[in-house]
Amino acid sequence: MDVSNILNDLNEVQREAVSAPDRSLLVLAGAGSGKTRVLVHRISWLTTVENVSPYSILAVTFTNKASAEMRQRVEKMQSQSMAGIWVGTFHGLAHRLLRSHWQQAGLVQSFQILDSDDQLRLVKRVILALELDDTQWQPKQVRGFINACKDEGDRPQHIADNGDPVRRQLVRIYSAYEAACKRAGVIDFAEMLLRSLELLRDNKDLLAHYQQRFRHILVDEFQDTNAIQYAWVRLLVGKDNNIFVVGDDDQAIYGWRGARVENLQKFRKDFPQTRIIKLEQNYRSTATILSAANAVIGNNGDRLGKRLWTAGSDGQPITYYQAYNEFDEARFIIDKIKQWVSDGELRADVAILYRSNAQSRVFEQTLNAEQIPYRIYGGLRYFDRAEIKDCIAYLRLMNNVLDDTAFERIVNVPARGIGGRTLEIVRERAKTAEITMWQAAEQLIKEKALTARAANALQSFLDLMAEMQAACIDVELHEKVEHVIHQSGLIEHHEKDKSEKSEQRIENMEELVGAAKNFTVAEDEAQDMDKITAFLTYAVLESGEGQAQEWEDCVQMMTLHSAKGLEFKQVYICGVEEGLFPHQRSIEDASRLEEERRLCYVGITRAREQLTITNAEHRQLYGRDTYPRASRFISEIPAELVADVRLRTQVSEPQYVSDDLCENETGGFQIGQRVMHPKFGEGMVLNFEGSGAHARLEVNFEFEGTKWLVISYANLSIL
DNA sequence: GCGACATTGTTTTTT
DNA sequence: ACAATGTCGC
Repeated sequence: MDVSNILNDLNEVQREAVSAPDRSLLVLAGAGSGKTRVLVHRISWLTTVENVSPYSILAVTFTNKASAEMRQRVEKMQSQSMAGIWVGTFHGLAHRLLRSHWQQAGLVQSFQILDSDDQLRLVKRVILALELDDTQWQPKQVRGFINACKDEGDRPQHIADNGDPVRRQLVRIYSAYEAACKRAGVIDFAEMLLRSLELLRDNKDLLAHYQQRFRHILVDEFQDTNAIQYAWVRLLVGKDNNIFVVGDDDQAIYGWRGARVENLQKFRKDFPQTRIIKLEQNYRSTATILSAANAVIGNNGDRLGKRLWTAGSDGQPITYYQAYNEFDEARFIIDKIKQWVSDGELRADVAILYRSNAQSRVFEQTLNAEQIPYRIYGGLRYFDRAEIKDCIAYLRLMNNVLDDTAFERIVNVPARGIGGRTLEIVRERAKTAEITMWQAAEQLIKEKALTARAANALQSFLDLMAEMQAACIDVELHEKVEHVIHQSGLIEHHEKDKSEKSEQRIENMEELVGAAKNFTVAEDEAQDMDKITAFLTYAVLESGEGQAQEWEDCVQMMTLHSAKGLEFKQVYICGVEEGLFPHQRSIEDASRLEEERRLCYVGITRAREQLTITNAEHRQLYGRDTYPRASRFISEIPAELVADVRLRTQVSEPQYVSDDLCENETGGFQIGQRVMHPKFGEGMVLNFEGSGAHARLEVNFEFEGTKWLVISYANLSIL
């Protein structure tokens, strides 16, 4: 057996991980330490050296992108066929189990998946159907509650309200939502995971079957697993199987959506014989960048403990620039990028990272003005576009007329005279008779319980759906789509309004025909689904790339979160200010603050050659002026690693600063100055008004917001 | 049923 | 500030 190509290009520690005989292995893989490589080589090792059949391997990731990459790299490395191996996302795999065993899972065969937008609409309808006020019971919050329950594995009947009326009501809505999902034959994302966990847990024979099959389970990004995903893995591993998990507690940045870093610790406890291997050698960044990353993350407590190192050189110091405001910040960064490009480097090697999406605007404007091509990650994805979702809703309703979410979405799109009043009556009937909208519509028409006009409009909609169903029997998938976009009137609907947007929308819809034409069902899934179901699932589960523009050498812009897993020669982290990064909403809470710090660590470790950090002294946020302080993260980077660039570019701070006025009339207070108030604490002078005894100052206090104070009364001291 | 105004929220994102 | 909803009047 030629083992050399599996172990050759690995370092000592990686080799140890790849070839470990242990049943339970935890690989703590620091940023840029070759974690995917270890996973891929491990799979190769299992199949070629240990003669494990690919059929008994299960490899789980979080994103479709990661699983596609893993599959690709495994196949590339492998001489033998990898047929039979399960590589996929938690949701993808859970979905597969549910399709195969829909009956045991208590589902209908044609069940469909609600994305979070569909889910929100449904939650809202349920709230209204219970005759609750949707301003008091905000759909988004209720959805959050439901998802949080499901992420913890709690069904409505399990939740104790402890006499709390709010909680009781929430559980009631949760319960009604579940009933609505059941009637419509749909499940949401969290339900997929929970339902598949329950499926395995409650069907011993099924569990035994899969436990026997998946002798080797590998999990990527383990720090991102939630309670259900952890339980799912644990259940499948059982007593006898082999488990290999890779994760990095320092890169756990998704706590806010249910991920539990503690699962790494829990794993150690639940599998006491676990061997822990730390990958600490970094192949990505310069020593300077790694020192900064280590220093910053060192401020977090409760780490499993890792220290990145490199055999490479120090490289350039970290650049730090404190800008006057966000425009100056953008100007500075873009000047540097221009320099970089004129040195013959690629724009695609440059990334601008920010904490929140709103920050991209100034950069976009400046880049546009400079005619520098850029690409923003994380925009609206193809299958998330409204016009595409409309088409999909038609397809879904044709597939299953009971699908209320689909029904509600398109019953009057394009407008066909079915107004709010009519729908209200239909909803009312659906609610009281505990049936779906479709069934309610049929009943009401039959009973002549509607005005002639409403009944006609509704009937013609039902007829239209029936016609479309008839036209689509035994027809290729792409022809179905073709039928839908034309027969439904969606194309005409958009043709009527002659804006550029609607042209784009029509193009998008026509693209859907192409997407359907190219769509193929994976071999091993074909037995569980017909093609249309597979396509509809694909549309929800893999909604495509955001902003997939034609490839060009572009500057990359994205949030720090979406930068995870990527790397760039040149990285700019901007807006590194208290209140923005760390975000205001995370500042108060120690554990959320630590998550922000990990996010900072993630950002720093994206850089291969050079890292630049900027902040602004003045920034407009939500239409208000703010004067944030530099982020604590900046001071956590050792000063000797940083070159502080204080040369300002031309933009100067607002014209209203006329120094002489400030000096003379404000008793020594200057705009921009930090002051201390005995009651309100620290703040910054924003503005002034009047003179003498009546002179007033506007001060932005850290915790109290902006206030106008009369100087002669307010006991302000200059800091 | 559609267009004009008001109201509202505004971290991060995948599935 | 601003975009994205929701409400109201025709």
